[in-house]
Amino acid sequence: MTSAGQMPEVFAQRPKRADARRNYDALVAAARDAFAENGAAASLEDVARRAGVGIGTLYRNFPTRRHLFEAVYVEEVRALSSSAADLAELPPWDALVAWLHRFVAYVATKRALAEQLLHDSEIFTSCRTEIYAAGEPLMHRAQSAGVVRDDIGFDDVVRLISGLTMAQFPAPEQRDRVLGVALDGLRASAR
Amino acid sequence: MTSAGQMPEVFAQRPKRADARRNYDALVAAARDAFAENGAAASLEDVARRAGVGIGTLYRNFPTRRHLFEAVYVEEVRALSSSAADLAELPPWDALVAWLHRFVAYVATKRALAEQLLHDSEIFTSCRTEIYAAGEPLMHRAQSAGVVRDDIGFDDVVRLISGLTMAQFPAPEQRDRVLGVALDGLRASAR
DNA sequence: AAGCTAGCGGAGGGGTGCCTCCGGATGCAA
DNA sequence: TTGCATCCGGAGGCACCCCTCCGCTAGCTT
Repeated sequence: MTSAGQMPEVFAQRPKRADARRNYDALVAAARDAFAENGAAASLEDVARRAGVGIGTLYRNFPTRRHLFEAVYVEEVRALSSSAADLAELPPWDALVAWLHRFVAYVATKRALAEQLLHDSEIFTSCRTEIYAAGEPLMHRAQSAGVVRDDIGFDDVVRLISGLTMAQFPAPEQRDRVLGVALDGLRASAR
Repeated sequence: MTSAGQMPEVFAQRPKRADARRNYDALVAAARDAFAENGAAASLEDVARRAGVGIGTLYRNFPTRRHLFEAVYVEEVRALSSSAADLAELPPWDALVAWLHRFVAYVATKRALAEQLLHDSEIFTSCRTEIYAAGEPLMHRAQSAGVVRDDIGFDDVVRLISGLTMAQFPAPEQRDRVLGVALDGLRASAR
């Protein structure tokens, strides 16, 4: 749903003047890095510094730390959900697995972010909707094809898989192996 | 292994005078609560306040925030690992499952804590050893009995399961259902 | 080209938490 | 009971971060 259209207008809008837009984008990018590096408590002054922008500019665009969170988060979600489109022609099981792999890669960096938004955020809710809209059809297709057990919902899958991303894996191969075990649990043939 | 013996002496030792020991224990308890409530960034002054103790006392016992982390963490680990003993007479699969359930309950509260200790901590390493010593035999027993697939290690299981605990579950039943799916992935019958 | 206005930067006041330091209190041994 | 070594508490200096405010800069329009 909603290709690249509009998100709910709850959060800061991208400004119109060229320089302002440049700064806005630089801030979001800097914030993404800073949060990934130092967690959600990263200093906003540091974010402004990374973006090569005055602290005042940061606060004009994002009056609140949360506004920044949301801007970063929304951008990530959009990238993920729009990536479900090009999986349509794969076989059901493979499509689901491929998307879940992307999902894992996506959530891995967003730990701290999600933690902050979990509570009482409209943005978070609507992003979850967007992700579900992208992934749930893949899951249902796989269930209809009889390759995924149907005593569970997409919600269960999201939690099972997203948990994986929280753990720190020393080597990506191990992450994939563990993901494989989890996926075996999903298969209709299991049990 | 090691009933209630000694941990490596890396961290603060319990003091000897009666009042001092009282304060030490109050501080660890207060820290556990504060960290659970406000995350790992909880104010140390707040911890001291909860413990009914001066800030100076806190710093005398735990020169560093990390020392406090470790003290809390070690206590939790010890409780978990010693709980593996009374599962010995259950059938292999049931014993493993039961212990993993405890494991989930245990890690659930320790998110923020573990995050801090993940990097370069000797304590963390030795705690991991202790947990493995408790859980790995259960796993091997189940593998020998042919009820758990043997193309994976205990390490994989820990990560699969501990990931689950990071996600926030609205209802405990869902957590159990998802845990069930993960466990199905472990079964030798799967695939 | 010129003017208007959106946008910029960063100084600075306020607040909070970290940690040290030392005079006073108190458990414990004799 | 007495004396001393241990331990206590919290004031205070320091560092860092938050956020506002306003004089200046520079896009955009005509």
